[in-house]
Amino acid sequence: MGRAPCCDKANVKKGPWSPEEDSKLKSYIEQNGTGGNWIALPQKIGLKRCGKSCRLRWLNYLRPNLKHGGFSEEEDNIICSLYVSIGSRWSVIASQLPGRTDNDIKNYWNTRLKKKVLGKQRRDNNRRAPKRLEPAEIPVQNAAFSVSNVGHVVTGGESTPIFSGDSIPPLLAINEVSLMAASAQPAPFFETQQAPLGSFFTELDHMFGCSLEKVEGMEDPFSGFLGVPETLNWSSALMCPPMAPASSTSYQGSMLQCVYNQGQMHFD
DNA sequence: AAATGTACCAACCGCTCGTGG
DNA sequence: GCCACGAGCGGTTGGTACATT
Repeated sequence: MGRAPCCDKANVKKGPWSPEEDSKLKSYIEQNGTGGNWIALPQKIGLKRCGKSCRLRWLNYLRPNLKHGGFSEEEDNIICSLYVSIGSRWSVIASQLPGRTDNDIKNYWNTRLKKKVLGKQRRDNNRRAPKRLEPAEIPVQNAAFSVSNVGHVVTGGESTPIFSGDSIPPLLAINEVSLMAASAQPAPFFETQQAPLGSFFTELDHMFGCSLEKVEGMEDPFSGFLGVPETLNWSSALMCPPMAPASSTSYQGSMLQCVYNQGQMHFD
């Protein structure tokens, strides 16, 4: 059976929009609004387009106050900061950047920022990080803290809010998380894959083959990275060892060397 | 100058979520 | 509570421009 298509695919035009189509759509919406029904809109104005396509065209190209052109350094920083804390929630990120669309940001991230951020990893393929373990494989007894429900970091039994979905600060959670002192409290970290910080740790997983937390007062290995202010201090504590080395093993990440030694991960 | 590779971006696809009947 | 439908979202694709060999 499957899902019913949103429009008659055989009778709708695909591909690039012509100036005439743009003009029809723009003038209609400017005068009448969408009427809350994109699906019916193309027929109303005599366009042989899928309603979804009309919506996308309007949101990403025709609506007023859109920015076109390159991203500023400030925008880079905001995107990177939000990405590491909330992941690929492009619509949320777009809401923090007036004039930019989720599609803009997604494209920009996929084609430029991701490489900028992860590119250094490629320089050192000789000493790749160990394979990332599936949650079920990861021994949790050494976990130092857990990220529990959305918007909170739990350290030892205390829950500290990072942010809620509708009040995301522009440069955010990284600072907050740094305040979360390591706790010796065992915690099942990977219960928390859906937490806002999940993709941040996922990125780190890919880079280092381990998960990290920050502790104040230590040298900042991420200085200048991701637009993180240089005053931030990151560290090293091990969350979930990617494997269980007998005594000491070193991992080469994209920007720094990690040394695992007797249950603790340290950066050189 | 031609061939090939890379970067960029518009648009599409299919899924999930919210809402109204 | 269930179902159908539209809106919204994130992932992916394909075309084009530009860079490199």
